[in-house]
Amino acid sequence: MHSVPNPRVNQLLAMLPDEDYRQLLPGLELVALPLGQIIYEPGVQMEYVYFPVDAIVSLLYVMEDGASAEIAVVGKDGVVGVALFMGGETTPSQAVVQSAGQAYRLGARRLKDAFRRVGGRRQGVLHDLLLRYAQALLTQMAQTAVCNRHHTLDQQLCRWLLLSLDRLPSNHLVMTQELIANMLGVRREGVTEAAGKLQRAGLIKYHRGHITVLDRAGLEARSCECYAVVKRECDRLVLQGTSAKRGKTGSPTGTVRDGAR
Amino acid sequence: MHSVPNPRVNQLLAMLPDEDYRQLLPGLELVALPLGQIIYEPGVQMEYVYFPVDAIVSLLYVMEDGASAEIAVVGKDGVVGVALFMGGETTPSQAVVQSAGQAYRLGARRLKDAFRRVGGRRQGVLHDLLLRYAQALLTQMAQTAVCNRHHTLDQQLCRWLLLSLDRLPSNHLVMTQELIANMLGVRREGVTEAAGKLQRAGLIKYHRGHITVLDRAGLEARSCECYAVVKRECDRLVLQGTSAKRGKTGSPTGTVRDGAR
DNA sequence: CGCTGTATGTTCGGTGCCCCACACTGCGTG
DNA sequence: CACGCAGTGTGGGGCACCGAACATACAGCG
Repeated sequence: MHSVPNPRVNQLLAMLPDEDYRQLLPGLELVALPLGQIIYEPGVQMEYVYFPVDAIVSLLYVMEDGASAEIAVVGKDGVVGVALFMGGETTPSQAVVQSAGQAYRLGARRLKDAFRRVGGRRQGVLHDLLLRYAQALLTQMAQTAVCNRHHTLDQQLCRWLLLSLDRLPSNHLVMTQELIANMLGVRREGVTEAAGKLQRAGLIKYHRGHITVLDRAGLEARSCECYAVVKRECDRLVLQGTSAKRGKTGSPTGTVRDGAR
Repeated sequence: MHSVPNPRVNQLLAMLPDEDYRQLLPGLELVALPLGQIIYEPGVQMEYVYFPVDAIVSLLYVMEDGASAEIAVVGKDGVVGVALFMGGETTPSQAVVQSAGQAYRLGARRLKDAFRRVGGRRQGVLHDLLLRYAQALLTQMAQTAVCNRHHTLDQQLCRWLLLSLDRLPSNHLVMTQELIANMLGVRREGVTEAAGKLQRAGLIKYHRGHITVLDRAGLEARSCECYAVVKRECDRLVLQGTSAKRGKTGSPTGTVRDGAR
């Protein structure tokens, strides 16, 4: 249960060449991230970046009137706290643990040193990797904006479940409908209805805060194109380095459907 | 009319120390950006980055069914083509000239060289500046997502007008309601109605594709908090370097109202 | 075993925006 | 000057989601 996981379960750490990884290793510290923990608050200086292993962290903006909306989600595919190496130090948004788990954290000082280190044989591999991840995050936020504008709650719920699923080790997530509603920025009742449809269709099964995904392909078919776009871009930017494509949209890369509508 | 503008009207170029600026100067090329010109297409390798002088460029995502939504707007405050230095080379979104004007462009190769150049006396000023701008863009996208989720078309129109206004030299913009609708991802009729309200309230005056803002403060009062957040964050990140604040939300910096609701 | 709180299900009126259709009006052009 | 069209105004019907209130059911705990 509480065994020590390999830091390189995190995809960013996994992508580092051994040499760069070994330089980082002494600074990495395993921490538990319980559900609901706030990793950073808007406007407050961050002390660490977090490389999740099996936890999921939501970046969300809380408005003056208390309403909230998720703008991106980070799991083993990325790192929480990009503002530290982007140079802003803080953001107007908040980071909250959406699914409990573990992460490796790295002190701000150590991160920045490693980020800026250009010397040595290798030419800022970590630097480039983190920037590509930041671009993936940019894409995710953009797509969230589009999705919020144009797509139905049903579609958005599918997208959200898939994004979460991709970042978890199993097909089971611990998550009440109330929490999902907060993330999506909708009413709880709306989620109840949308989730009910999915359950009746046999795609998921849920019970008092536990959701099990039964038919992943079915979710993909019901989801909007947003999930596919984000997934493809994440894979391209983080897992494959750059590989710029020529020609509109290029060919799909992920495990995602393309023709479905 | 077509005189040669100072590149340093662009705020990013203006923030560079003289030495860094002079190194960039030979590569800068003045180009006209006519309304509607597409600066880059989704998935296609970019050749240049653009530093707008008085043009405004919209980053927007066009969906499979042709519907679109603006995810950020770039003017003299920034640069079009962050994917070039972020390392992704391409993005799933499109960049379109929303308001005609001029920009200085810089070849991809030269930009990347300057971005990576760490040697010399100065330590990557351009590098840090561009990354801080990228974070500002991140914030703008996040806020667009929030705004799309929670705010009315009336509020969003105000936000949009203000964002455009900040990037223009006068209080007059050339823009049909049809175009605005495309940017906001809503129906043209919706914009007609919202704009009508603003005109009846005496905040703006418009006629056949020409909009004049009469009461800027009034727009700010009717807008949602999203405009203020984006504005403050842009100023903080680009104009002031970092200056991390401690404590929630910090003190407002921009020219924006804070108490209004 | 009953109490209590959390999680989920259901209903109803209201509203913001969509879709569709059409009417009006300046302005430029032949 | 008539025509055409781009830009704008208006209306009806519909749908998705909101807000609020309430019903049910399961889980843990004393």
